[in-house]
Amino acid sequence: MMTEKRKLTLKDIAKALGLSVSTVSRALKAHPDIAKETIELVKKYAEDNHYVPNLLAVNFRKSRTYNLGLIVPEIVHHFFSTVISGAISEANSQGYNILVTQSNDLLEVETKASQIMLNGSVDGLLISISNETTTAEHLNAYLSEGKPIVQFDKITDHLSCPKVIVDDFEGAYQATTHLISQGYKRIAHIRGRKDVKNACDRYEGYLQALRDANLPTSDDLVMCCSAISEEEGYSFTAELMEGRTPPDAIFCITDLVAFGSLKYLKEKGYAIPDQVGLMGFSNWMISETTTPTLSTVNQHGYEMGREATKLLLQLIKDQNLNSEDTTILKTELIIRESSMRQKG
Amino acid sequence: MMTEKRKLTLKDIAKALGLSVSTVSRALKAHPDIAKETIELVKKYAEDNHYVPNLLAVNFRKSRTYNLGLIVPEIVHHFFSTVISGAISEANSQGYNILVTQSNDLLEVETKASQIMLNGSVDGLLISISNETTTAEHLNAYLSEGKPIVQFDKITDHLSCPKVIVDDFEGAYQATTHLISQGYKRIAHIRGRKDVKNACDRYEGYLQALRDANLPTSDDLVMCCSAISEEEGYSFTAELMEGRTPPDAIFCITDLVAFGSLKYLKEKGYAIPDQVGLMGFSNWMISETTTPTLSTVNQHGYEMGREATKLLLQLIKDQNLNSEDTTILKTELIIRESSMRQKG
DNA sequence: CTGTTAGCGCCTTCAA
DNA sequence: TTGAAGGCGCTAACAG
Repeated sequence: MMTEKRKLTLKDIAKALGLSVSTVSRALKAHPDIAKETIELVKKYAEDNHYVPNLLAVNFRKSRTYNLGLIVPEIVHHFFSTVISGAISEANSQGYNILVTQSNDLLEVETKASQIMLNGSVDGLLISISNETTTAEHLNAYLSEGKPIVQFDKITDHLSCPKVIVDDFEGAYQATTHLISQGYKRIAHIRGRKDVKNACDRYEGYLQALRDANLPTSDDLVMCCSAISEEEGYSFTAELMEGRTPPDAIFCITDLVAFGSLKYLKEKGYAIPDQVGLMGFSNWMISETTTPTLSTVNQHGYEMGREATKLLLQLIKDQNLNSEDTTILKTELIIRESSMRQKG
Repeated sequence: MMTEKRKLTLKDIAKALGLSVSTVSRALKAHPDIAKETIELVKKYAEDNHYVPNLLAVNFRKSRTYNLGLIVPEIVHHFFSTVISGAISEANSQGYNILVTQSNDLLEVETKASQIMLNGSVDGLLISISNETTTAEHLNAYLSEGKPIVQFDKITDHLSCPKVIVDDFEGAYQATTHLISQGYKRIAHIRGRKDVKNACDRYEGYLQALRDANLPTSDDLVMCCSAISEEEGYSFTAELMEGRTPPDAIFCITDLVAFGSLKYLKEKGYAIPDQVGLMGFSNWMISETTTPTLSTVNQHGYEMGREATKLLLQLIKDQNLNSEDTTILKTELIIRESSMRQKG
C-alpha cells in the first residue's frame, strides 16, 4: 500500500530524454528559445509521467509562498466568516491560498500569530485587530521589512497600510435616522469600547443623527459594552428601562447585543416595535430568526474580504506601490419588524 | 521608508564571526558537539542582529510545509466554523498553520482545491466532502502518494483514512425518542439526500426510535431535502401539514430546515410545542434565538476539529501508522421550548 | 569541537 | 537552440 515513490524531478526527465535540466525547465515553460519539437517532447514526457513541479523548491527559489495570512478576532462569528469567505474566493482566483487564524481578541495571541505568519509562512497579511490592540509595534516591524499588510473592519491608525472598512458612521447615522422617522423620540445606544474605532464611529453617527433631528442627546441614553455580548445587551437594557426616563428605542452596536436587549424587553412584556423600537448592526443570521425580526445594518462582509484581498495582492505584486488609502464600503439599512412602527 | 534590507543568513553570521556555516547552524540549535562559548557567541550575535531563519529554505530542505489543508463545504455555516476554530487551535498548538478553503458543495471545486493544496502547499488534508462527492478518485491518488488525509463530518467510505464523525444515528435516535417521551405520536422527518451518509444515519436513528417505541413508520412522514435550506423546511412542512393525516411533531435534519419549518407552523397558527413539536440538529446559534427556542442536537464541532487535526498530525509525524479508524463523538441532546410539551 | 563538502529542486545567467 | 555552472539558505554526513 505504501507506494511512496519518489517524485519525478527535472533531472529525471532530463536524464530520460538525454537533455539538460535547464532545457527541460525551459521547455516546460515553452520558452521561445527552445525548439518546438523539444518542447512537445518534454511536455509529453512530463504529462505521461505525471510530473509535478516541487512547490517547495519553486517557492524557495522565488522567495514566495503564494499564501496570504488572515487574522480575525473570532472565527465563529457570522460577519467574520463572511469576510473569510470573500477573502478566500478572491485569493484562490489569483492563485493564492489563505492561511486563517484567530486572536480571540487577545493582543498576545494576535502578536504571536502575526509573527509566525509573517516570519515566512505568508507573502502578506490581512488583519482585523483585536479589541486589546491599541498600538501596532508587532506589525510595524514587518511592514518596514517590506511585508505588505492590509487592515479591515477593526483597524488602527498606528499602522500605515491600506484599510478596508464599512462606513460605520453613515451606517449608524442611517439606522438612527430610520428610528427617528418611525417616531421614536428617546433613542438609546448600547455602544462598544471607547478605544475601538468602529464603536466610536457608530456612536458618532448615532449622535449626529440625533442632533440633525434636534433630538436631545444624553449620557444617560448611552451604555458602553466591553465584551459585546448578549448578556451585556440584556443587562444594559435592564438598566436603561429601569431608569428614571426610559428610552423608546435602542440602537445596539451589534445584532448579538440587540438579541440580549430583545430578550429583556420581551420578558418584561414590552411591545416591539410599538412601545420600544430596536436596531442591531451587522446583519447576522440571527437577525432573521428572532421574533420580531431584527432591523439591522448590513456590512457586506464578503465584499470586504474580496476587496481587502485584492488590495493586498496588488501590494504583493507591485512592491513599490506604497498606498495607505482607506476604502470605505457602503452599508445597507435592513428594515425588519423590530423598528417598523409605521405600518405600510 | 522602503528599508527592505536583505535578511541576515547563516553565511553572514559565519563570516562576521569567522566561523563556518555549519558550525553556526549547529550552534543555533545548541548541538551537543559545539562548545558552550561558541553557542553563546553565535546565539548572542544572532539575537542582537535579529536573525530569523529563512522558513522557505528550511522547509524546502525538510520537504515539509508545516501547513495543513482544511476543506469544508461552506465557511459561512455555524457548525463548520466551529470545526475550523477547533482545527486551528489544535494545529497552532503543534506548530502548524491551517490553510482553509470551501467547496461550495461542488465536486469540481473540491477537486481543484484538494489538488492545489496537496500538490505541495500542505503536509496533510482535513476534509468534509461535498454533497456531490460520491467517489474519491481525486483524493485516493494523493493518499497512495503518502499524503495523509483525515475526513470529518461528511465522509465517504471510498477513501480509507481516519474519520471523525458524530454519532448521527444515536443523536437522531435520542432526538426522536425525546419527542416520543413528550407524547408525540405521528413524528415526521425532513431528511437530507439519500446519497449522503450522515443524512442516512440520522434517518435510520429516527426509524429505529419509532420502531423501538412501536410507533408506525411511514414514507408519508418522510420528506427528502436536497439543498438543506430554510425554504425546503418551509415547503416540506407545508406538504406534511396539508396532507391527509398531518404529523404532530417534526424532526429536521438541520436547525436551518427546522427554522423554515417553524416559520410555516407559526404562520399557520400552530401552537408549538403543544400542537406540533419540533426538533432540529446541529445547535446553530439560531436555535437559541427563535421563538420558541429550538430543541436540537449538539454536534461538538470544536472537538471534532481538534480531534481530526490531532489524528492528521499523528499521521504526519508517524508515516507508517496506517490507521483508518472512525472516531465517533457523542452528541448531546439539547431540549428547548419547541419540544417541551410536558412542562416541569 | 569545527570545517569541508555535497545536495535538496529549480531557475537563470553565461557560454557554446 | 542547447548545455554547463552557480546559487537560493539550510542541513547533515564525513573528515579532521
